[in-house]
Amino acid sequence: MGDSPDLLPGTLYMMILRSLNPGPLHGYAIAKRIREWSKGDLQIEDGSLYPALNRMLLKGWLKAEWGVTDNNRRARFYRLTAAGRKRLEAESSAFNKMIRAIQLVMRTS
Amino acid sequence: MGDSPDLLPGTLYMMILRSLNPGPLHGYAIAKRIREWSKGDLQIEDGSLYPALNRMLLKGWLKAEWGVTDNNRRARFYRLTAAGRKRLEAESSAFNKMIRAIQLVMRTS
DNA sequence: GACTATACCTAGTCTAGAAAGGTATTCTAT
DNA sequence: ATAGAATACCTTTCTAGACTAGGTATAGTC
Repeated sequence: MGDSPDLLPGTLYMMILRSLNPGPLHGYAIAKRIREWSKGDLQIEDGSLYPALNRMLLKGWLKAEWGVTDNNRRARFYRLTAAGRKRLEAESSAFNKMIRAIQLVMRTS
Repeated sequence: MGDSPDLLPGTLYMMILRSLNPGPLHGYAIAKRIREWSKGDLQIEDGSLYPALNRMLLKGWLKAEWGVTDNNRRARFYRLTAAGRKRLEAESSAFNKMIRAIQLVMRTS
């Protein structure tokens, strides 16, 4: 606790966008999906998630509407806008490029 | 400019530690080495570098001493401490693990 | 009726990267 | 000689964003 964060800062938007690519989800389900896809290695704190979702709404990457889950619970469903889909492409390619550059640094003798 | 940062936040310490692994360097040379190793893709701003170096000194990962470069210039040379070397190991393995988890998320259908 | 899991939210803290300013020196080219 | 580029360092201020720690509410189960 206190040393390294759970997440690599700057990758949360990208993963949220990715998780919504197949279709709308509510917030709680986004965190769950990312946790599952990462086999439990990535745990999104909800104190990180909801503020991030709100920033993403403001940026126009997502739209939200209230609805009801399979479990008959009230929940807010988020879906990608066209801008969000575009952003996902941009973020993932920038991320891949960045990772390759970092790995060059880390592996160069 | 505004949109994506030059660096993936949280990776600067790791790359500085890595750049010092072969032996001591001064600050300016650290930035240059990282830029070269990444083939120009990673540019460390000196407004990021020097504060980071000072934080790393406080954490005990580095020691510094003033000296003179090949060019006959006064410069501050940094070298890894034992704690710094240990930290480099820890950061890189955590980073690799994190990247693998993120890639799982980004590639899962 | 208690408990767990689900579902949402906010206020406050902290880290660290970036922008924008600054100083000084060495060497080269005109 | 002097102008400029490259080298080398530094600090202050801003900002984004992730985390902590609190909170509310409901559905279903034991």
